[in-house]
Amino acid sequence: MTSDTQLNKGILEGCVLRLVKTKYLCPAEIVDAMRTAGFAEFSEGTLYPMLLRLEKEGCFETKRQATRNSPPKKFYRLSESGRARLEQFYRLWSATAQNVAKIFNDEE
Amino acid sequence: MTSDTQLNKGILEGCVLRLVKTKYLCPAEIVDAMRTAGFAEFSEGTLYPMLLRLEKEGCFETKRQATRNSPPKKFYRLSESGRARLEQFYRLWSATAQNVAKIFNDEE
DNA sequence: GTCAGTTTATTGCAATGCAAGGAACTGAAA
DNA sequence: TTTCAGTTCCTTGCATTGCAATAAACTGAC
Repeated sequence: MTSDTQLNKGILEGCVLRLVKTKYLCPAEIVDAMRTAGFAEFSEGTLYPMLLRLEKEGCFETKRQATRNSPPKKFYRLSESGRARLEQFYRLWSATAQNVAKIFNDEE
Repeated sequence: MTSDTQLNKGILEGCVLRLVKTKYLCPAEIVDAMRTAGFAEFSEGTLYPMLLRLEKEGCFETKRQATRNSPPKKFYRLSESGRARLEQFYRLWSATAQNVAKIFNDEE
C-alpha cells in the first residue's frame, strides 16, 4: 500500500456520494467520472466494497437494468440518509481544507 | 472511531511535517499549533506514534533540552529526507483538493 | 451446453488515527 | 532516603478504509 492511499481515506467516499447525488449511475460510470476528475488510479476494487458498505447503511436507492451481453447493471442514487452523509462529509472536508491552508500558508 | 478520523489519514502527518519545517518544536508545541489551526481534537495519542514512525524513517533531526520539574523535552525539526516527504505530501494534497473541487463544483 | 465477455461481489492485507494506559524523569516534602 | 506529585515521553491494540486479487453470476453466440 502506498502512502498515497492514506490520504484518500474518506475523500473517495465523499466524492462518490457527490457523484450520485442527483442521478442514477452504475459502477462503471462512477469509475469513469472519478478518473476524469483526476483520481486516475480509482478502481473497481475500491468502489464495490464501498458501494456495498454504503448501501448497507442506507445511503442509496438502487435499481437494476437489463443489458445486452452481461448481467443486469445496478444503478445507484443518493437516498435521504445518503444526502445527510454527503453534507456531513462536505462540511468536514471544507473545514479540514481550511485548517491545512492555515498551516501551509503561514509565513516562514 | 468516528468516521471523521478517516478523513484525517495522511493529512495530519503532512501538517505536522510542515510545522517543524524550519524550527525545532516539542510535542506540546506541535499539539498546540495543530489545535490552533483548527484540528481541535488533535491529541498526543496521535502525535507520539506519528513522531516515532517518522523519526524511524529519518524525517527529523532531534535534540533534547533539560527542563525544570520534568524529564527533558525532545525537539523535532525536519531533516532533508523529511523535507522531501513534506513536498511529496503537498503535491498530492494539492492535486487531491483540486480533484474534489472538480467533482463538487460541477453543475447540477 | 459450453464458452467468452462483462458485470457484480468477496476476501484479506496494509496503513494510520487515536484511545488507554504505562514508564521515566524531576524537584519538593516528609 | 523515600515518597509523592507533576510533567513528559512512550507503547499496545483496535477500528476503518483503500485496494489488489480472485471468484461468482449473468448473458448471448456459437
